[in-house]
Amino acid sequence: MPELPEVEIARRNLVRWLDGRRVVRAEADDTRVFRGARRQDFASLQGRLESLERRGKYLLFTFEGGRGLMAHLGMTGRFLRRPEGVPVPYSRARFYLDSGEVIHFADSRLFGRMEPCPASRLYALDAVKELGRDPLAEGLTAGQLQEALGTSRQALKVALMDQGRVTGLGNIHAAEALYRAGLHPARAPASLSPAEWARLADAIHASIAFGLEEQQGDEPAYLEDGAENRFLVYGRAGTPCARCGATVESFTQGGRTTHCCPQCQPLHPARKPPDGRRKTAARRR
DNA sequence: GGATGCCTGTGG
DNA sequence: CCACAGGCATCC
Repeated sequence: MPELPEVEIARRNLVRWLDGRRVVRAEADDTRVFRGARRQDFASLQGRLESLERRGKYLLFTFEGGRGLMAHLGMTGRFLRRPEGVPVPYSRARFYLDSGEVIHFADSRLFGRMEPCPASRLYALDAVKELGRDPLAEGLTAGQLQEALGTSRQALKVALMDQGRVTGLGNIHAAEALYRAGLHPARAPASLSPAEWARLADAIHASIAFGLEEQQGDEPAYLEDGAENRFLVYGRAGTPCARCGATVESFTQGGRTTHCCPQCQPLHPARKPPDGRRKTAARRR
């Protein structure tokens, strides 16, 4: 389920865990995670980590000797550090460190993906080379955002989640950014004003910053049960919007559930600020 | 554009 | 029990 902030936290954790250490053994189980890739090459990922970059939701490892690894967490993937001998549920691949620790790639649903390849070819992988701008790694101005999304004929939220336009936003942070920007998820991208593009760019950075703050720490929090919902609209259908009190709606877009406040995110922006209360077609599930 | 499949876990 | 889950690919 991880989106850009969660993957970025995973990256920072991995960099810290591997700093000054060496991978003495790497092993990967025979699972769908490797798809068509050469799973046996995973074992050659040894020694020092030279760099670990993130593009969108992809992690790109470079180990000494020019060995590379592309990793994607899918919905339920995560990297965990444990002392050797501690069993990890759904561990699919492991790095054994000279410190006696083990870094596991655990993934219950197997939607995650790994592909070992020469480090020089990481950015040439199909999945990676087609990614759009990364708001955190590369920056994202209002103009760049408009350039990336403005030509889309999809609904605004669907376009935001198109990794080939802007990369890193998933269902939650797309919804959160649109709420922060006061833009309805079903708006047509071509209809946005310059001021709206600017608000959306700011909102994307704010949502990512919030996510980074929330997800800090060695143990990924996004899969823990019992965690309270800290998002502004995501998962809040049927409850009052914190800003205006209107009932948060949910509906389906592109096969995913979208949440928004019909009052704060008008589908048809008023020319002047609305002064009465409007009728909202709240759809609840 | 939309629907479906991939997997397993969890919550209503 | 069923519906749904923060992703992605593939099909029409």
